[in-house]
Amino acid sequence: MNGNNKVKLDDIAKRLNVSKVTVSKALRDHPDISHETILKVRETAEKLGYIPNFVARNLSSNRTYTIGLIVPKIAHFFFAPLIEAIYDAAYEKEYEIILTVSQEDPEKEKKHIETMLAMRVDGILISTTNQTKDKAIFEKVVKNGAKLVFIDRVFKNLGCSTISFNDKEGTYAAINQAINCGYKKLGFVGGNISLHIGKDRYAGFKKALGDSGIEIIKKWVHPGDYNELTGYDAVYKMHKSRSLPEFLFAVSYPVALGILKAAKELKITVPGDLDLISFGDSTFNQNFDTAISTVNQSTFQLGRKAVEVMLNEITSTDGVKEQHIILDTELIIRETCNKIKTS
Amino acid sequence: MNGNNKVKLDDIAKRLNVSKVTVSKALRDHPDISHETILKVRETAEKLGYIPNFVARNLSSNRTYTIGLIVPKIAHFFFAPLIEAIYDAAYEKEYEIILTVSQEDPEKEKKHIETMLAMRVDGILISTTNQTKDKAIFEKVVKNGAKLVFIDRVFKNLGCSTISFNDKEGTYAAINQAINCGYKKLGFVGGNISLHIGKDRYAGFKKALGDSGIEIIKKWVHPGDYNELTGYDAVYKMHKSRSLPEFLFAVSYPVALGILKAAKELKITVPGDLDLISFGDSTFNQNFDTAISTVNQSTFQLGRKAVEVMLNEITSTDGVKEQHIILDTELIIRETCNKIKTS
DNA sequence: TTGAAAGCGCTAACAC
DNA sequence: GTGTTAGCGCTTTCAA
Repeated sequence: MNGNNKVKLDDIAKRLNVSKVTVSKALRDHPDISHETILKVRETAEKLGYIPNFVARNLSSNRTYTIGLIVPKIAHFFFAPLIEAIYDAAYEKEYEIILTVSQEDPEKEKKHIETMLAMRVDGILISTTNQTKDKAIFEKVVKNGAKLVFIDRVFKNLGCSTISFNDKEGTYAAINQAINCGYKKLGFVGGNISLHIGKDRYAGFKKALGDSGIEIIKKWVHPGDYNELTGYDAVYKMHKSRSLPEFLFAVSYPVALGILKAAKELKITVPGDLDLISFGDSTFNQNFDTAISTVNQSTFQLGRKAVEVMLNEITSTDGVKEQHIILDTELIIRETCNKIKTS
Repeated sequence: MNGNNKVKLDDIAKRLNVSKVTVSKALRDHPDISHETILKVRETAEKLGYIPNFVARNLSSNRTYTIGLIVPKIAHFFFAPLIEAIYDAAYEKEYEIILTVSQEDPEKEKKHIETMLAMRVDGILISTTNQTKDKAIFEKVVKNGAKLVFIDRVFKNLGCSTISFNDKEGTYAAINQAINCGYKKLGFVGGNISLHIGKDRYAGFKKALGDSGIEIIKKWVHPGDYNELTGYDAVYKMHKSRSLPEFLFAVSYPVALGILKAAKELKITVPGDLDLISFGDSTFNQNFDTAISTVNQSTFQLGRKAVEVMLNEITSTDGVKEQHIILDTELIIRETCNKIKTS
């Protein structure tokens, strides 16, 4: 009884004195088959506890109804809800998601892509590591007939669709808010330029200062990673050299958390001594005593759109042109950086 | 160029004037094949950009090296790191994880199980919804030859292995801590009894009070869900009836968050007016101004163990006996419930 | 409306 | 060490 009594199409067919082709079609509601037969087939399939073999089905139909998803991290304020949004959207369309984590390691990322190709996913949704340089692997995906769509962390010049946020404009709005609060000493923490999101957010910072005629002071600009440590270290560094700005823009929510942590340890009050806005939000944010003001990204929207674009590419018979979709962000003012000077 | 030039075993075989069986074996480092041939095969496989077809491989070998994972939620303080731990452990063993979310919906859960069976996963790791009642589907899994292992939210009487935490003892320790702080008015919030984790945590609460001769007061016991709303509502309810206890045990971390949120709104200070310990931790916890003391569960350990047990069942040729593994929890005292009375 | 034949790309078993 | 044969369970023609 432990396992190998698997029912197959033929078993159902024999019971009903029809061919397995009929059964196969009936189970898939093929228009060929009469309603009556469909019902009979369904019934005995149910009775025998038939479970289709997708492996065999996929092999002969050369389709898997499966989308690969590669992210740098799972337990993460941004990626966790994004993953969930993608799962929900795919579920509605009856596609399976094959999720995989790169752990910010380009080698792993490459291996995962190859595995997914071997699994014959119909397409791959990817948010790259922050170190990914080798683009050859991405070309391989397309060459092998799978669709490739970049999300959030994006490469725009590979002929693939991309979906991302308006990083520059979002940051611009945040910095303007800070300027309107009367700050002249502004800093920027986190983000490397090898990723669009880092480059664009910094561009927004630069533009906002430029437009207000404020100079960028190097000692207040601390590029780096997108993690907590980056924020933490930056504050310690500036504190040590006794050169804290009035305001810091955190390139990501974890960076903001790191800033907060260091500030707490160094008895720097936020927003009193040091004010703060961060790109990216977390549901946990509202539980803090002083909730950070943030540039909000809708992971829900991104997830939906990602699946939509992917399915569009998968199902369209003639080649679709690549799309580059930019999602809006929203500046949410909470308990930091909220004192506008009305002068 | 868009896709259908896929290289297969035969293509490599022809180039080298060998049979495709040789190539197949060479690619899998089969001991049959000479080292020299293996090298040659590898080289031309690489050159031709060969990508194996796992679908075909799985069909003919009747194995997928794939483990299904079903959880109620992804973006969740407990499940997100657990999922990541499972992915990491599986990656090391060269197994793929097929993740799926039930969203606490038993119907979805059932559908996912059937899909996974159809995908011919080698086994399924599951943390059930908090509503799951119908056990027939679990029997179906075993009947179909897949292994089934329960994690955290567990059914113990189905002949399947389970891995869970010592919920009762963990709670017992927490309540004792509260009693040692001198509290006599103790409450319990969240958790339903249809889940072991709810039942067992409440049992720990009950036992600790019993052992100290303290009575359980009904108005301070608020069973329910494991989410934020449960904690939030409980506090509001007790506040309204002007009957707040001195101490509350939150059955989960989100419940604690809900308690905190309500307290903040009602100007009840924690831990001053109302003290608190929660089961389950979050990395965010340390970022709070008053970090909650918690009964800590190692999702890392659970994830590792889950994969270990599963692989053991999958790979053992003769049937393995079910195991019921209980993982230790750890009481971590932070900034709540930390004033022990030394009388 | 139904079915027979062929084959998806690979691996297992056995022969050479 | 290598190759031949058969077949995994299903779907896709195409003929009836």
